[in-house]
Amino acid sequence: MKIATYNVNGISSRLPVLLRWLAKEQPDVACLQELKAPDEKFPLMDIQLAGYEAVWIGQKSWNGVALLVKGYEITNVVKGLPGDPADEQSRYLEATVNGIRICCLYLPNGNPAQGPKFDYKLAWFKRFHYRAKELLQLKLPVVLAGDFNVIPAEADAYKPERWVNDALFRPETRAAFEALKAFGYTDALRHLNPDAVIYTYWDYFRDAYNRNAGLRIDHFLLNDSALSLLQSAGVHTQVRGWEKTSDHAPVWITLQA
DNA sequence: ATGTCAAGAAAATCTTGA
Repeated sequence: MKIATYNVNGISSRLPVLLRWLAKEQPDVACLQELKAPDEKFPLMDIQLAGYEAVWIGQKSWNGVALLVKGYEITNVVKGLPGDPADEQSRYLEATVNGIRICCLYLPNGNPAQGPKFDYKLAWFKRFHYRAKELLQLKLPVVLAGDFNVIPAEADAYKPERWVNDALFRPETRAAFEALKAFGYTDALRHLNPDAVIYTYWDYFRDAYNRNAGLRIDHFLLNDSALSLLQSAGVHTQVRGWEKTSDHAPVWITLQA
């Protein structure tokens, strides 16, 4: 079973790239982030013609996440990260697919660090910690997938010294990511490739992709049950080089399931 | 600091967020 996560950076403007990627790679599950479109603008017809069913939560202009699934039922859907009914940002979806609990998340960027946006990021992380712990009580494989907006370590940035004061790399942010690992979640890509240079995002500025000036900020975190099923993982790097593409590339894992 | 994208407001460029 192949599960992918892809920050599409606007599903309307990236639809051709999304459909091209789905046709080429045929993931069983695709977690999408940054739809940047309200619910009613979700291109369900095109997604279904590509062979997928979907659940999504949209939002005008910003955020928005979706779960695309081919060939399996989507059950027990949770829309929105539990814990704050006042939070109106569409950043979180959960569902069970083929017996696996899959969370699609778009963590807040948080810049500029120090300020209300950074506070929101840390508060969101705290709520996510609570939910991630709850999920460990389920007797299911759990996969946390998405754009975490976290550079976990120096090895995950082309020039880490440039990011020391950025919300993606601040000590508070890295500590919050480390806390998830301490609860019992494993960073799948780093687990299988301890020493590799792996990037999932390249800035549109200054020809970053062609210089491979990237960051690793899209992640798969697996509980022990999911980790025992893990077969392989990677990044569809070439998609970042396509015309009218997102600034992120799709990331994928395969599970023996 | 640099300078790329796309959407929205509003009416051609400017602002915003990433």
